[in-house]
Amino acid sequence: MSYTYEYARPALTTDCVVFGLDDEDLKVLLIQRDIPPYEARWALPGGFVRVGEDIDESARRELREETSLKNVFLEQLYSFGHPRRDPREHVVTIAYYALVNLLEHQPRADTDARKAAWFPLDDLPTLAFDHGKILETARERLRGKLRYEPIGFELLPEKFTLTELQKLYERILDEEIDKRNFRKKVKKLGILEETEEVQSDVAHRAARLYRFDQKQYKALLKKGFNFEL
Amino acid sequence: MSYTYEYARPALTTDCVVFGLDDEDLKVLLIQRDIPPYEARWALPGGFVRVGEDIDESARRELREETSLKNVFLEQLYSFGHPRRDPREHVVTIAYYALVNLLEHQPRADTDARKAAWFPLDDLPTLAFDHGKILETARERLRGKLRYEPIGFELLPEKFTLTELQKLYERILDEEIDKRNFRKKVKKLGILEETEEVQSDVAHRAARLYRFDQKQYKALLKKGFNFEL
DNA sequence: TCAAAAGTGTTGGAATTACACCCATGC
DNA sequence: GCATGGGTGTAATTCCAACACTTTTGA
Repeated sequence: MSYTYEYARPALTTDCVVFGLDDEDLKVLLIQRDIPPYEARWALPGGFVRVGEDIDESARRELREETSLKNVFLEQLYSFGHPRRDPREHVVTIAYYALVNLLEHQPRADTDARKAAWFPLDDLPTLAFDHGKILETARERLRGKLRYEPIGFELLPEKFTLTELQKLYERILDEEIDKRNFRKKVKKLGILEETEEVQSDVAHRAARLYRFDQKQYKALLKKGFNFEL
Repeated sequence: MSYTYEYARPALTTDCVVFGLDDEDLKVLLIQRDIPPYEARWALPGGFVRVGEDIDESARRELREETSLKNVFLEQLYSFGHPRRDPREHVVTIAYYALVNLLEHQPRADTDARKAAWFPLDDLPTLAFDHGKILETARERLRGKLRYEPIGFELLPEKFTLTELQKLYERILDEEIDKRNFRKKVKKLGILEETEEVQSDVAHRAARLYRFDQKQYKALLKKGFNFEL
Protein backbone atom coordinates (compact mmCIF):
# COMPACT_ATOMS: atom_id res chain seq x y z
CA MET A 1 0.00 0.00 0.00
CA SER A 2 1.26 3.49 -0.75
CA TYR A 3 0.01 7.05 -1.00
CA THR A 4 0.69 9.53 -3.74
CA TYR A 5 0.36 13.31 -3.65
CA GLU A 6 0.84 16.01 -6.23
CA TYR A 7 3.25 17.96 -4.00
CA ALA A 8 5.87 16.68 -1.57
CA ARG A 9 4.78 16.69 2.06
CA PRO A 10 6.84 16.79 5.23
CA ALA A 11 6.11 13.92 7.59
CA LEU A 12 4.17 14.90 10.70
CA THR A 13 4.68 13.55 14.20
CA THR A 14 3.73 14.34 17.77
CA ASP A 15 6.20 14.09 20.64
CA CYS A 16 5.54 14.38 24.31
CA VAL A 17 7.54 15.65 27.24
CA VAL A 18 6.21 13.80 30.29
CA PHE A 19 7.05 15.41 33.61
CA GLY A 20 6.65 13.39 36.77
CA LEU A 21 7.29 14.26 40.38
CA ASP A 22 8.44 11.89 43.08
CA ASP A 23 9.69 12.53 46.58
CA GLU A 24 13.02 13.83 45.46
CA ASP A 25 12.79 15.33 42.05
CA LEU A 26 11.08 16.51 38.94
CA LYS A 27 11.72 13.83 36.36
CA VAL A 28 11.06 13.25 32.69
CA LEU A 29 10.07 10.03 30.97
CA LEU A 30 12.25 8.90 28.07
CA ILE A 31 12.20 5.98 25.68
CA GLN A 32 15.25 4.22 24.41
CA ARG A 33 15.23 3.95 20.64
CA ASP A 34 15.62 0.48 19.16
CA ILE A 35 16.12 1.45 15.53
CA PRO A 36 18.24 3.97 13.64
CA PRO A 37 18.68 6.84 13.43
CA TYR A 38 20.01 7.48 16.93
CA GLU A 39 19.69 3.80 17.77
CA ALA A 40 20.01 3.17 21.54
CA ARG A 41 19.71 6.90 22.26
CA TRP A 42 17.07 8.19 24.63
CA ALA A 43 14.21 10.16 23.09
CA LEU A 44 10.81 11.62 23.82
CA PRO A 45 7.86 9.29 23.31
CA GLY A 46 6.06 10.11 20.08
CA GLY A 47 5.26 8.99 16.57
CA PHE A 48 3.52 9.71 13.30
CA VAL A 49 0.17 11.47 13.09
CA ARG A 50 -2.35 9.33 11.27
CA VAL A 51 -4.61 10.77 8.63
CA GLY A 52 -8.03 11.33 10.12
CA GLU A 53 -6.69 11.56 13.65
CA ASP A 54 -6.75 14.78 15.64
CA ILE A 55 -3.31 15.86 16.77
CA ASP A 56 -4.19 15.82 20.47
CA GLU A 57 -5.49 12.33 20.01
CA SER A 58 -2.31 11.34 18.26
CA ALA A 59 -0.22 12.57 21.18
CA ARG A 60 -2.42 10.65 23.61
CA ARG A 61 -2.27 7.49 21.54
CA GLU A 62 1.50 7.57 21.29
CA LEU A 63 1.74 8.13 25.00
CA ARG A 64 -0.51 5.18 25.67
CA GLU A 65 1.27 2.92 23.24
CA GLU A 66 4.78 3.75 24.32
CA THR A 67 4.39 4.35 28.03
CA SER A 68 0.95 2.96 28.89
CA LEU A 69 0.04 6.31 30.44
CA LYS A 70 -3.54 7.47 30.01
CA ASN A 71 -5.92 10.07 31.40
CA VAL A 72 -3.13 12.46 32.14
CA PHE A 73 -2.89 16.23 31.87
CA LEU A 74 -1.74 16.94 28.31
CA GLU A 75 -1.30 20.26 26.58
CA GLN A 76 0.16 21.36 23.29
CA LEU A 77 3.57 22.94 23.65
CA TYR A 78 5.05 24.12 20.37
CA SER A 79 5.77 22.86 16.86
CA PHE A 80 9.27 22.23 15.59
CA GLY A 81 9.91 22.07 11.89
CA HIS A 82 13.54 22.61 11.03
CA PRO A 83 14.09 20.67 7.78
CA ARG A 84 17.09 18.76 9.11
CA ARG A 85 15.91 18.01 12.61
CA ASP A 86 15.51 14.41 11.44
CA PRO A 87 18.38 13.14 9.27
CA ARG A 88 16.12 10.93 7.15
CA GLU A 89 13.79 13.54 5.77
CA HIS A 90 11.83 16.64 6.68
CA VAL A 91 9.73 15.75 9.72
CA VAL A 92 7.66 18.38 11.47
CA THR A 93 6.70 17.58 15.04
CA ILE A 94 3.98 19.03 17.21
CA ALA A 95 5.28 18.77 20.75
CA TYR A 96 3.09 18.29 23.82
CA TYR A 97 3.82 18.15 27.50
CA ALA A 98 2.17 15.97 30.10
CA LEU A 99 2.11 16.16 33.88
CA VAL A 100 1.69 13.05 35.98
CA ASN A 101 2.22 11.95 39.49
CA LEU A 102 5.07 9.53 39.43
CA LEU A 103 3.74 7.34 42.21
CA GLU A 104 0.14 7.00 41.02
CA HIS A 105 0.98 6.62 37.33
CA GLN A 106 3.84 4.23 37.30
CA PRO A 107 4.09 3.50 33.58
CA ARG A 108 4.92 -0.02 32.59
CA ALA A 109 8.61 0.25 32.12
CA ASP A 110 8.82 -1.63 28.86
CA THR A 111 5.83 -1.88 26.59
CA ASP A 112 7.14 -3.43 23.47
CA ALA A 113 10.82 -4.21 23.25
CA ARG A 114 11.71 -0.64 24.18
CA LYS A 115 12.92 0.59 27.51
CA ALA A 116 11.27 3.51 29.25
CA ALA A 117 12.81 5.27 32.23
CA TRP A 118 12.50 8.36 34.37
CA PHE A 119 15.43 10.77 34.38
CA PRO A 120 15.95 13.63 36.79
CA LEU A 121 16.11 16.93 34.94
CA ASP A 122 19.57 17.76 36.12
CA ASP A 123 21.03 14.44 35.00
CA LEU A 124 19.81 13.84 31.48
CA PRO A 125 21.43 11.78 28.77
CA THR A 126 22.03 13.34 25.35
CA LEU A 127 18.75 13.03 23.53
CA ALA A 128 18.01 11.99 19.97
CA PHE A 129 17.02 14.53 17.28
CA ASP A 130 16.27 18.01 18.67
CA HIS A 131 14.55 16.51 21.68
CA GLY A 132 16.89 18.30 24.05
CA LYS A 133 15.62 21.60 22.72
CA ILE A 134 12.01 20.47 22.94
CA LEU A 135 12.55 19.40 26.53
CA GLU A 136 14.06 22.75 27.38
CA THR A 137 11.09 24.53 25.83
CA ALA A 138 8.74 22.39 27.89
CA ARG A 139 10.64 23.18 31.03
CA GLU A 140 10.34 26.89 30.43
CA ARG A 141 6.65 26.55 29.71
CA LEU A 142 6.12 24.62 32.92
CA ARG A 143 7.96 27.24 34.94
CA GLY A 144 5.98 30.00 33.30
CA LYS A 145 2.56 28.42 33.64
CA LEU A 146 3.02 27.24 37.19
CA ARG A 147 2.68 30.78 38.48
CA TYR A 148 -0.61 31.69 36.90
CA GLU A 149 -2.38 28.42 36.22
CA PRO A 150 -3.15 25.67 38.69
CA ILE A 151 -1.22 22.97 36.87
CA GLY A 152 1.06 22.08 39.74
CA PHE A 153 -1.66 19.93 41.26
CA GLU A 154 -1.38 17.61 38.27
CA LEU A 155 2.01 16.54 39.54
CA LEU A 156 0.76 15.64 43.00
CA PRO A 157 -1.41 12.75 44.16
CA GLU A 158 -5.08 13.56 44.60
CA LYS A 159 -4.57 14.35 48.26
CA PHE A 160 -1.46 16.18 49.31
CA THR A 161 -0.01 18.25 52.12
CA LEU A 162 0.73 21.94 51.89
CA THR A 163 4.40 21.22 52.36
CA GLU A 164 4.37 18.92 49.34
CA LEU A 165 2.76 21.67 47.31
CA GLN A 166 5.32 24.18 48.50
CA LYS A 167 8.25 21.87 47.72
CA LEU A 168 6.86 21.42 44.21
CA TYR A 169 6.88 25.16 43.65
CA GLU A 170 10.33 25.51 45.13
CA ARG A 171 11.74 22.78 42.92
CA ILE A 172 10.27 23.90 39.66
CA LEU A 173 10.80 27.62 40.18
CA ASP A 174 14.15 27.02 41.83
CA GLU A 175 13.61 29.49 44.65
CA GLU A 176 12.93 29.27 48.36
CA ILE A 177 9.49 30.22 49.60
CA ASP A 178 8.50 31.32 53.09
CA LYS A 179 6.30 28.69 54.70
CA ARG A 180 3.85 30.97 56.46
CA ASN A 181 3.40 33.33 53.56
CA PHE A 182 2.93 30.46 51.14
CA ARG A 183 0.20 28.89 53.27
CA LYS A 184 -1.54 32.21 53.70
CA LYS A 185 -1.55 32.83 49.96
CA VAL A 186 -2.65 29.34 48.97
CA LYS A 187 -5.49 29.24 51.46
CA LYS A 188 -6.76 32.65 50.45
CA LEU A 189 -7.16 31.46 46.86
CA GLY A 190 -10.09 29.37 48.02
CA ILE A 191 -9.49 26.46 45.68
CA LEU A 192 -8.18 23.95 48.17
CA GLU A 193 -10.54 21.62 49.92
CA GLU A 194 -9.42 20.55 53.35
CA THR A 195 -10.01 16.81 53.78
CA GLU A 196 -10.56 15.03 57.08
CA GLU A 197 -7.47 12.96 56.52
CA VAL A 198 -3.90 13.31 57.59
CA GLN A 199 -0.70 11.67 56.46
CA SER A 200 -0.02 8.17 57.67
CA ASP A 201 3.23 6.33 58.22
CA VAL A 202 5.31 9.36 59.01
CA ALA A 203 7.74 9.50 61.91
CA HIS A 204 6.51 12.90 63.11
CA ARG A 205 3.29 14.85 63.42
CA ALA A 206 1.05 13.93 60.48
CA ALA A 207 0.12 16.78 58.13
CA ARG A 208 -3.40 17.52 56.99
CA LEU A 209 -4.27 16.47 53.43
CA TYR A 210 -5.83 18.83 50.93
CA ARG A 211 -7.46 18.34 47.57
CA PHE A 212 -7.55 20.74 44.60
CA ASP A 213 -11.16 21.82 44.08
CA GLN A 214 -11.52 21.92 40.29
CA LYS A 215 -15.20 22.92 40.38
CA GLN A 216 -14.59 25.79 42.71
CA TYR A 217 -11.69 26.92 40.54
CA LYS A 218 -13.82 26.98 37.41
CA ALA A 219 -16.61 28.80 39.22
CA LEU A 220 -14.17 31.46 40.39
CA LEU A 221 -12.68 31.77 36.91
CA LYS A 222 -16.04 32.83 35.57
CA LYS A 223 -16.18 35.59 38.13
CA GLY A 224 -12.94 37.02 36.81
CA PHE A 225 -10.70 35.43 39.42
CA ASN A 226 -7.02 35.10 38.53
CA PHE A 227 -4.92 32.27 39.88
CA GLU A 228 -1.47 33.34 40.95
CA LEU A 229 1.12 31.85 43.21
CA MET B 1 5.46 15.13 -10.92
CA SER B 2 4.13 13.34 -7.89
CA TYR B 3 5.31 12.05 -4.52
CA THR B 4 4.65 8.67 -3.02
CA TYR B 5 4.90 7.62 0.62
CA GLU B 6 4.43 4.33 2.39
CA TYR B 7 1.93 5.81 4.84
CA ALA B 8 -0.73 8.45 4.29
CA ARG B 9 0.27 11.95 5.44
CA PRO B 10 -1.88 14.88 6.43
CA ALA B 11 -1.16 18.02 4.44
CA LEU B 12 0.67 20.72 6.36
CA THR B 13 0.09 24.46 6.13
CA THR B 14 0.93 27.64 8.00
CA ASP B 15 -1.63 30.40 8.56
CA CYS B 16 -1.05 33.81 9.98
CA VAL B 17 -3.17 36.19 12.03
CA VAL B 18 -1.88 39.67 11.22
CA PHE B 19 -2.84 42.33 13.74
CA GLY B 20 -2.50 45.96 12.80
CA LEU B 21 -3.23 49.11 14.72
CA ASP B 22 -4.41 52.37 13.24
CA ASP B 23 -5.77 55.50 14.89
CA GLU B 24 -9.09 53.96 15.68
CA ASP B 25 -8.82 50.27 16.07
CA LEU B 26 -7.05 46.98 16.30
CA LYS B 27 -7.55 45.33 12.92
CA VAL B 28 -6.80 42.03 11.30
CA LEU B 29 -5.67 41.38 7.73
CA LEU B 30 -7.74 38.94 5.70
CA ILE B 31 -7.57 37.55 2.21
CA GLN B 32 -10.56 36.82 0.05
CA ARG B 33 -10.43 33.32 -1.34
CA ASP B 34 -10.71 32.94 -5.11
CA ILE B 35 -11.12 29.20 -5.31
CA PRO B 36 -13.25 26.59 -3.57
CA PRO B 37 -13.73 25.50 -0.89
CA TYR B 38 -15.17 28.61 0.75
CA GLU B 39 -14.80 30.54 -2.51
CA ALA B 40 -15.20 34.30 -1.95
CA ARG B 41 -14.99 33.86 1.81
CA TRP B 42 -12.44 35.78 3.84
CA ALA B 43 -9.61 33.77 5.33
CA LEU B 44 -6.24 34.09 7.05
CA PRO B 45 -3.23 34.38 4.76
CA GLY B 46 -1.35 31.09 4.59
CA GLY B 47 -0.45 28.09 2.51
CA PHE B 48 1.35 24.81 2.26
CA VAL B 49 4.67 24.13 3.95
CA ARG B 50 7.28 23.09 1.43
CA VAL B 51 9.58 20.18 2.05
CA GLY B 52 12.95 21.51 3.15
CA GLU B 53 11.51 24.78 4.40
CA ASP B 54 11.45 25.69 8.08
CA ILE B 55 7.96 26.35 9.34
CA ASP B 56 8.74 29.92 10.46
CA GLU B 57 10.13 30.56 7.02
CA SER B 58 7.01 29.14 5.47
CA ALA B 59 4.83 31.51 7.46
CA ARG B 60 7.00 34.46 6.44
CA ARG B 61 6.97 33.44 2.80
CA GLU B 62 3.22 33.11 2.69
CA LEU B 63 2.86 36.46 4.35
CA ARG B 64 5.16 38.07 1.82
CA GLU B 65 3.49 36.40 -1.15
CA GLU B 66 -0.06 37.10 -0.13
CA THR B 67 0.20 40.44 1.59
CA SER B 68 3.65 41.77 0.63
CA LEU B 69 4.45 42.23 4.32
CA LYS B 70 8.01 41.54 5.41
CA ASN B 71 10.30 42.10 8.38
CA VAL B 72 7.43 42.01 10.79
CA PHE B 73 7.13 40.61 14.29
CA LEU B 74 6.06 36.99 13.85
CA GLU B 75 5.58 34.32 16.47
CA GLN B 76 4.19 30.82 16.48
CA LEU B 77 0.72 30.63 17.98
CA TYR B 78 -0.68 27.10 18.07
CA SER B 79 -1.28 24.13 15.78
CA PHE B 80 -4.72 23.05 14.68
CA GLY B 81 -5.27 19.58 13.37
CA HIS B 82 -8.87 18.51 13.54
CA PRO B 83 -9.28 15.99 10.70
CA ARG B 84 -12.29 17.76 9.20
CA ARG B 85 -11.19 21.36 9.56
CA ASP B 86 -10.68 21.34 5.79
CA PRO B 87 -13.45 19.61 3.84
CA ARG B 88 -11.11 18.30 1.17
CA GLU B 89 -8.78 16.27 3.30
CA HIS B 90 -6.91 16.21 6.58
CA VAL B 91 -4.88 19.42 6.72
CA VAL B 92 -2.92 20.33 9.82
CA THR B 93 -2.04 23.99 10.16
CA ILE B 94 0.59 25.67 12.29
CA ALA B 95 -0.80 29.09 13.09
CA TYR B 96 1.30 32.21 13.62
CA TYR B 97 0.48 35.73 14.59
CA ALA B 98 2.11 38.90 13.36
CA LEU B 99 2.07 42.45 14.70
CA VAL B 100 2.49 45.40 12.38
CA ASN B 101 1.92 49.09 12.40
CA LEU B 102 -0.86 49.72 10.01
CA LEU B 103 0.44 53.04 8.81
CA GLU B 104 4.06 52.08 8.23
CA HIS B 105 3.33 48.67 6.73
CA GLN B 106 0.53 49.31 4.35
CA PRO B 107 0.41 45.98 2.52
CA ARG B 108 -0.33 46.09 -1.15
CA ALA B 109 -4.03 45.47 -1.08
CA ASP B 110 -4.12 42.93 -3.89
CA THR B 111 -1.07 40.92 -4.77
CA ASP B 112 -2.27 38.40 -7.25
CA ALA B 113 -5.91 38.34 -8.15
CA ARG B 114 -6.88 38.16 -4.50
CA LYS B 115 -8.19 40.92 -2.36
CA ALA B 116 -6.67 41.71 0.98
CA ALA B 117 -8.34 43.99 3.50
CA TRP B 118 -8.16 45.11 7.10
CA PHE B 119 -11.13 44.31 9.30
CA PRO B 120 -11.79 45.72 12.76
CA LEU B 121 -11.97 42.95 15.32
CA ASP B 122 -15.48 43.78 16.36
CA ASP B 123 -16.83 43.68 12.84
CA LEU B 124 -15.50 40.53 11.23
CA PRO B 125 -17.00 38.54 8.39
CA THR B 126 -17.55 34.82 8.80
CA LEU B 127 -14.21 33.23 8.07
CA ALA B 128 -13.35 30.16 6.01
CA PHE B 129 -12.35 26.86 7.64
CA ASP B 130 -11.72 27.12 11.39
CA HIS B 131 -10.05 30.49 10.92
CA GLY B 132 -12.49 32.15 13.28
CA LYS B 133 -11.28 29.90 16.05
CA ILE B 134 -7.64 30.53 15.16
CA LEU B 135 -8.24 34.26 15.21
CA GLU B 136 -9.87 34.01 18.62
CA THR B 137 -6.89 32.05 19.93
CA ALA B 138 -4.53 34.71 18.59
CA ARG B 139 -6.55 37.43 20.24
CA GLU B 140 -6.32 35.72 23.60
CA ARG B 141 -2.61 35.21 23.17
CA LEU B 142 -2.11 38.85 22.32
CA ARG B 143 -4.08 39.95 25.38
CA GLY B 144 -2.13 37.58 27.56
CA LYS B 145 1.33 38.44 26.27
CA LEU B 146 0.81 42.17 26.21
CA ARG B 147 1.03 42.30 30.00
CA TYR B 148 4.33 40.56 30.46
CA GLU B 149 6.22 40.98 27.21
CA PRO B 150 6.98 44.20 25.38
CA ILE B 151 5.17 43.25 22.20
CA GLY B 152 2.82 46.23 22.15
CA PHE B 153 5.55 48.38 20.65
CA GLU B 154 5.42 46.25 17.52
CA LEU B 155 2.03 47.72 16.78
CA LEU B 156 3.20 51.32 17.03
CA PRO B 157 5.41 53.36 14.73
CA GLU B 158 9.04 53.60 15.76
CA LYS B 159 8.42 56.84 17.63
CA PHE B 160 5.22 57.20 19.58
CA THR B 161 3.65 59.19 22.37
CA LEU B 162 2.82 57.81 25.78
CA THR B 163 -0.85 58.42 25.10
CA GLU B 164 -0.67 56.27 21.99
CA LEU B 165 0.92 53.51 24.03
CA GLN B 166 -1.74 53.81 26.68
CA LYS B 167 -4.57 53.73 24.17
CA LEU B 168 -3.08 50.56 22.70
CA TYR B 169 -3.19 48.87 26.08
CA GLU B 170 -6.69 50.11 26.74
CA ARG B 171 -7.97 48.83 23.43
CA ILE B 172 -6.43 45.40 23.55
CA LEU B 173 -7.06 44.74 27.21
CA ASP B 174 -10.45 46.43 27.03
CA GLU B 175 -10.06 48.36 30.26
CA GLU B 176 -9.47 51.96 31.20
CA ILE B 177 -6.10 52.90 32.61
CA ASP B 178 -5.24 55.88 34.78
CA LYS B 179 -3.02 58.25 32.88
CA ARG B 180 -0.69 59.26 35.69
CA ASN B 181 -0.23 55.76 37.02
CA PHE B 182 0.40 54.40 33.55
CA ARG B 183 3.10 56.95 32.83
CA LYS B 184 4.73 56.39 36.18
CA LYS B 185 4.84 52.62 35.60
CA VAL B 186 6.08 52.81 32.01
CA LYS B 187 8.83 55.26 32.80
CA LYS B 188 10.04 53.26 35.77
CA LEU B 189 10.59 50.22 33.51
CA GLY B 190 13.52 52.05 32.00
CA ILE B 191 13.07 50.71 28.50
CA LEU B 192 11.76 53.83 26.83
CA GLU B 193 14.15 56.25 25.25
CA GLU B 194 12.95 59.83 25.26
CA THR B 195 13.63 61.41 21.87
CA GLU B 196 14.13 65.12 21.24
CA GLU B 197 11.11 65.18 18.99
CA VAL B 198 7.50 66.02 19.55
CA GLN B 199 4.38 65.38 17.53
CA SER B 200 3.75 67.61 14.54
CA ASP B 201 0.53 68.61 12.85
CA VAL B 202 -1.63 68.36 15.90
CA ALA B 203 -4.15 70.99 16.83
CA HIS B 204 -3.08 71.13 20.45
CA ARG B 205 0.04 70.88 22.55
CA ALA B 206 2.43 68.44 20.87
CA ALA B 207 3.38 65.37 22.86
CA ARG B 208 6.91 64.11 23.32
CA LEU B 209 7.91 61.08 21.23
CA TYR B 210 9.48 57.99 22.74
CA ARG B 211 11.22 54.99 21.30
CA PHE B 212 11.34 51.42 22.65
CA ASP B 213 14.91 50.65 23.65
CA GLN B 214 15.39 47.03 22.59
CA LYS B 215 19.03 46.88 23.68
CA GLN B 216 18.28 48.19 27.11
CA TYR B 217 15.41 45.73 27.41
CA LYS B 218 17.64 42.78 26.58
CA ALA B 219 20.32 43.97 28.96
CA LEU B 220 17.77 44.23 31.76
CA LEU B 221 16.39 40.79 30.94
CA LYS B 222 19.76 39.24 31.65
CA LYS B 223 19.75 40.83 35.06
CA GLY B 224 16.50 39.08 35.91
CA PHE B 225 14.24 42.03 35.13
CA ASN B 226 10.61 41.21 34.42
CA PHE B 227 8.54 43.31 32.07
CA GLU B 228 5.06 43.93 33.31
CA LEU B 229 2.43 46.50 32.53
C1' DT C 1 -9.51 83.25 23.76
C1' DC C 2 -10.98 78.83 23.29
C1' DA C 3 -10.59 73.90 22.58
C1' DA C 4 -7.94 69.94 23.05
C1' DA C 5 -4.79 67.10 24.84
C1' DA C 6 -0.09 67.10 27.55
C1' DG C 7 1.95 66.76 31.60
C1' DT C 8 2.61 66.25 36.58
C1' DG C 9 2.53 64.33 42.90
C1' DT C 10 0.43 63.05 46.94
C1' DT C 11 -1.96 60.21 50.01
C1' DG C 12 -4.57 56.17 52.09
C1' DG C 13 -5.23 51.50 51.87
C1' DA C 14 -3.87 46.94 50.35
C1' DA C 15 -0.67 43.56 49.62
C1' DT C 16 3.68 41.57 50.57
C1' DT C 17 7.63 40.46 53.10
C1' DA C 18 10.32 39.13 57.03
C1' DC C 19 10.52 36.63 60.92
C1' DA C 20 10.39 32.56 65.61
C1' DC C 21 8.23 29.62 68.54
C1' DC C 22 5.14 25.93 70.34
C1' DC C 23 2.78 21.51 68.97
C1' DA C 24 1.92 16.74 67.86
C1' DT C 25 3.68 12.37 66.80
C1' DG C 26 6.54 8.13 66.43
C1' DC C 27 10.50 6.06 67.89
C1' DG D 1 12.35 12.58 76.03
C1' DC D 2 13.93 13.74 71.74
C1' DA D 3 13.98 14.38 66.85
C1' DT D 4 11.19 15.72 63.08
C1' DG D 5 8.40 18.35 60.60
C1' DG D 6 3.44 20.77 61.35
C1' DG D 7 1.29 24.65 62.21
C1' DT D 8 0.45 29.59 63.38
C1' DG D 9 0.39 35.83 63.78
C1' DT D 10 2.23 40.43 63.70
C1' DA D 11 4.70 44.47 62.40
C1' DA D 12 7.26 47.04 58.82
C1' DT D 13 7.53 48.01 54.22
C1' DT D 14 6.40 48.34 49.64
C1' DC D 15 3.25 48.66 46.11
C1' DC D 16 -0.93 50.30 43.93
C1' DA D 17 -5.10 53.01 43.16
C1' DA D 18 -7.48 57.08 43.29
C1' DC D 19 -7.63 61.56 42.22
C1' DA D 20 -7.54 67.38 39.63
C1' DC D 21 -5.37 71.04 38.01
C1' DT D 22 -1.98 73.82 35.13
C1' DT D 23 0.46 74.13 30.65
C1' DT D 24 1.10 74.35 25.81
C1' DT D 25 -0.28 74.81 21.24
C1' DG D 26 -2.99 75.71 16.98
C1' DA D 27 -7.06 77.36 15.12
